[in-house]
Amino acid sequence: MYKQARPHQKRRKRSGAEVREEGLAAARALLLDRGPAAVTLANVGQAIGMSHANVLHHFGSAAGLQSALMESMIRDLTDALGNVVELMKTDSAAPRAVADRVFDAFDKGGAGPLAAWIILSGDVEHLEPVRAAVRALVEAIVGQSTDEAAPDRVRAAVLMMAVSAFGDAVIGPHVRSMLDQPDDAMRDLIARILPLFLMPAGIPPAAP
Amino acid sequence: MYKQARPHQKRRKRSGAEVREEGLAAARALLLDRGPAAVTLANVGQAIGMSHANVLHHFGSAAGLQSALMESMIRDLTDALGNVVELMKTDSAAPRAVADRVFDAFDKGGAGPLAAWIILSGDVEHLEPVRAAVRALVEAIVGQSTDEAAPDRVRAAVLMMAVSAFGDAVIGPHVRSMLDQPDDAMRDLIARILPLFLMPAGIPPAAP
DNA sequence: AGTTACATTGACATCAATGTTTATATCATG
DNA sequence: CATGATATAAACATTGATGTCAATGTAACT
Repeated sequence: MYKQARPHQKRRKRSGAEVREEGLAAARALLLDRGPAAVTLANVGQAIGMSHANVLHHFGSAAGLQSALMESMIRDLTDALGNVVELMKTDSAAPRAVADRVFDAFDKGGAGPLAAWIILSGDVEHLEPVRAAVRALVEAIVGQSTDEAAPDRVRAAVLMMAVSAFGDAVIGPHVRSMLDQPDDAMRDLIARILPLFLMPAGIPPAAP
Repeated sequence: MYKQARPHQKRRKRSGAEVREEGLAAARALLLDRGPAAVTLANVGQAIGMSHANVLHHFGSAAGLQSALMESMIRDLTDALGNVVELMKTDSAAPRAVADRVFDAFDKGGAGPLAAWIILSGDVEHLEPVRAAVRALVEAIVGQSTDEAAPDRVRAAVLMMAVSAFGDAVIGPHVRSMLDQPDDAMRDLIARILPLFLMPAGIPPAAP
């Protein structure tokens, strides 16, 4: 039925956990460098020096690989947002420091493009862990405030930060280039706007 | 060499322009409903009732179809931004009206997901027409202002609006859901922040 | 009506990605 | 050292997307 395979030689054996780890790192690099279409079993296998059949063996299926990649990168994002919560528990949480960490959470590790990929492909269930992370962030900022009526404005502030940081990570470089703005323009703006949300008076309502 | 094809029946003939138009509309719907991977010759052909070979004939190649789709949708985006410029030329350009039109430019027609697709796939040259559009928007807003030193702050304001509107179009619905915010939360915030950019004093600098 | 231009299709070819099967290599453990 | 578990790879099969080709239908124009 099948031809007899000829003997293989000098192949090193990695544990399943190692393969998954290396495979996910390679898949992430492929996603960020060459786009979602480049995240294939064969490409990942070539990147870490093994056959695509073996990658398949360790991830179960191509969808399993993609799903594991999304999970892994979303975990990095929620971890990074958790770090912002830690920062908020210190005494001096300067607005720029908060903005920087939120923006880094979407920039570093490619969380911005990842989230865009998840949404475009329709696998939005992978975004679910982010819900708890942003809510924890709200709680942390509210905890820092002495203002009773703060929660409403804090939720708005977190919405603003998250949407801006995501947008900046994906389309920011292009729009900043179009407008001759420096690399940290969005971070700077958010850092300057943030205190306005947290003032008891809040931002002035829209004029009618 | 090839089998003799049996006679075809009752097929209606559309002009090349018509096919391209219908094909692009179908491709857009596929992109927005089912993601970039669903934009295939066969899917587009089925959607408009013709063979994939004919779709190929009218668009030259699969890449040609995708390229035409990007061009078409980017043109809609720049047209929509042009409408904002027109609005700015009227006497009363309320901040909320400006924000609404910019956000609609990214929401309607799916420009947000489209831009994300373009960036993820690396075909950023298709974003080029947007450069002129955002710069025209800057000029229009500067023209409305009597403030001499306005241009710097206006560019920052347009950056803020564009990045926010893009982010809101793509990830906005999900983040708003996580934070129990209404559908127009981002538009409202931007509309309220916008006047701060245009005041001669500008937004307070970040605290050290 | 005849001709011409081109829209349209079915059949075929090709390629890339996925998945299956079978066999072999490597390692840990007794 | 034998043995079991499993990591690994080659070969094969399958599917979907793209592209080519030859032939035919359709409409406009003379």
